[in-house]
Amino acid sequence: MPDVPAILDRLDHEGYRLTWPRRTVLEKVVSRTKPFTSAELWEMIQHDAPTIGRATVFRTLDLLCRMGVVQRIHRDAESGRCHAYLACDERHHHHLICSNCGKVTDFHEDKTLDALVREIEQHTAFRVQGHMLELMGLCPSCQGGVPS
Amino acid sequence: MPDVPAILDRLDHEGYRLTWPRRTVLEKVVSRTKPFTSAELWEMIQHDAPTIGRATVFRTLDLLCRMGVVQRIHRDAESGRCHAYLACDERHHHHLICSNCGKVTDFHEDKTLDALVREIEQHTAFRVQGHMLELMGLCPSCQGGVPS
DNA sequence: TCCATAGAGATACCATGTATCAATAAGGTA
DNA sequence: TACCTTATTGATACATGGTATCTCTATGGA
Repeated sequence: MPDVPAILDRLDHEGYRLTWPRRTVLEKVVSRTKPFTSAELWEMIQHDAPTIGRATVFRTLDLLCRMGVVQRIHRDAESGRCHAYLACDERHHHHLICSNCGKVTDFHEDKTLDALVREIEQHTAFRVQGHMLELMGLCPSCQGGVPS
Repeated sequence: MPDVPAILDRLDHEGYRLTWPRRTVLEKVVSRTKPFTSAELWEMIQHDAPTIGRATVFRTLDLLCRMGVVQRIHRDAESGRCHAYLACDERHHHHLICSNCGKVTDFHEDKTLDALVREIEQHTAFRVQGHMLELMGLCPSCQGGVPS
């Protein structure tokens, strides 16, 4: 749950102007706790602040991605639609996305992931520089009825 | 390295017609050992078989994805461009992509990955159903000069 | 050889971004 | 407070990647 004033402060410190469209888009973005597409965001903006242009929405989204306030996530890997966005806290971490309700949980299993990367480096002789890991599953409240 | 006749057999068994455009696209696809974009493939096709339509290329690509002969991969996670394709063998596995030359190596570190998934399940109470993991790095031959 | 129909090419369309450009408004300064 | 520089805006056009539709062709079974 990122907080708006802190982000505005950062923008200010980095020389960005604190404009009304930016504040508005930022507020909409952080108010969403689940992944959203650019189209969904644009629809919200059009409804609540119809004078803001589409390009501005994309520009702000891009800015927030570069600042680490928003991450692009990859879902529906097998279909055409691929991008969604998600407001999240800074620093590197991964997402676990509920395939039923969309709830997102972060995780940081760094030790096991590092072990995995080291194993892969040994087996392949690659030098691993980065990775992308996303998990899909059922959150606790969506598991009812299917005990197994 | 998937082999064309075997894939054609599978298509045939599954009731698909073995048409010349399909064969042609399939051959082009499996002849590439590195990730390629739809635009690159379309360019190759236009050059070598200019009567094949763009829609057919996408349709065939989609069919091959559904059959598991081709996978969509996600690179340049932080930029707009996201999709590329890669001909690869069946069954679930992951890719390690050289960020310098594009060389792709598969890996199957299933045990460690399973351990990671189990840890995550314990910590988050999610039930994990699927995952997407891609690694970027330098292949052995692109590591020269940067010892560290 | 014939025939039903899956698949083809052409074309228009859609979705997601990006580039361009003149007009506007932040926010530092006099 | 008024002024000025320039980052940012909205509008518009464009680029890219993929899909829908529609008519015609040609695959492959009878």
